[in-house]
Amino acid sequence: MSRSRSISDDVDLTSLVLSAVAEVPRGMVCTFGDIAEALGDPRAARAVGEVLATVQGQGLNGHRVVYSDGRAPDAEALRVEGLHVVDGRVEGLDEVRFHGFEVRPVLRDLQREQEELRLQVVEKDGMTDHKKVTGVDIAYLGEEAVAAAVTMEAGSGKVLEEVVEWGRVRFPYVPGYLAYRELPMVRKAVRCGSGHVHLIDGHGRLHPRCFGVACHIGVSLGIPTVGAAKSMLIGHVMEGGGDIMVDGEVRGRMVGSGGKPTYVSVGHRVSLDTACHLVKRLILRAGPPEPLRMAHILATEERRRRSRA
DNA sequence: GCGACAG
DNA sequence: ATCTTGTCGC
Repeated sequence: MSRSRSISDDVDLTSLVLSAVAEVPRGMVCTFGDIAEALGDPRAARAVGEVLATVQGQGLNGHRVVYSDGRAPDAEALRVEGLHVVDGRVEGLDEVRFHGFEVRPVLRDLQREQEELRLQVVEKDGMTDHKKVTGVDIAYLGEEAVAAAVTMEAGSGKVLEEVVEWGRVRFPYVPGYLAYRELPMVRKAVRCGSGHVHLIDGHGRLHPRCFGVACHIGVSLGIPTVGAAKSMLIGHVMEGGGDIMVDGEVRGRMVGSGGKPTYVSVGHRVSLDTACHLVKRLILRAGPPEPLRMAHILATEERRRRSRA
């Protein structure tokens, strides 16, 4: 059972955001998008804001990061540094905008890694133990996270094993890079040597680079995985059978009628048909398939217990 | 300006 | 994902 690791497994994006922000000199500013771009992907702009919002006021240069229209979260702090701020907006933004970031564009590297690893995805059914199914989910409490893995007997629905693992997460949620946030925690909770299917709370091949978190977990841990997400990231659902198309190609399928559909896509070593049959069979009540529902409850309950301790 | 953005 | 009160519905 391969448990391959790569250098990108434990990227501390939170620290990289802060070091990028620290590069902005006194008297200058940049936008949330500028930081994101410096880190390699403008789609991380919201994550930059999230990081700054949670660590504000620790001697950083967070006040030097503004919105793209010049609005400043902390206008007074910028005025002190000699900037012209009118109505909460930085005047002549482009003249005082910092461009010389030297931080590593780590998201570009991760993107390249996804493009390489996607070649290892196996989209066909293989030698799989269909007697068991595991659902994996994670709950968060600030930088702390708890991963839960619930293994059920496929036929009876009997719970065979429950695993809970705590850890620290230093990679904010960025659309398209969920695996880099969750993989370190999943590694802790998923036991090795299991050849049965693992249901993952997120997409597999239904991803901009065809390598969502379900694929990443499957390839990294060498286990069969299925992506089972609650909402879409990319693609369009076809009127008829619920096939989800991207670039004229079937990349996933909407399963479970009603208001709470599950968007299924191949993770690793399972065909889309088999994945959909499995998920359909495991949806007992409306909503997520049973193992995922139970993993979610377990993780959420575990978090609640810690937050009250 | 509007829509989109897994968890 | 998390923040959060009462409330509408089967």
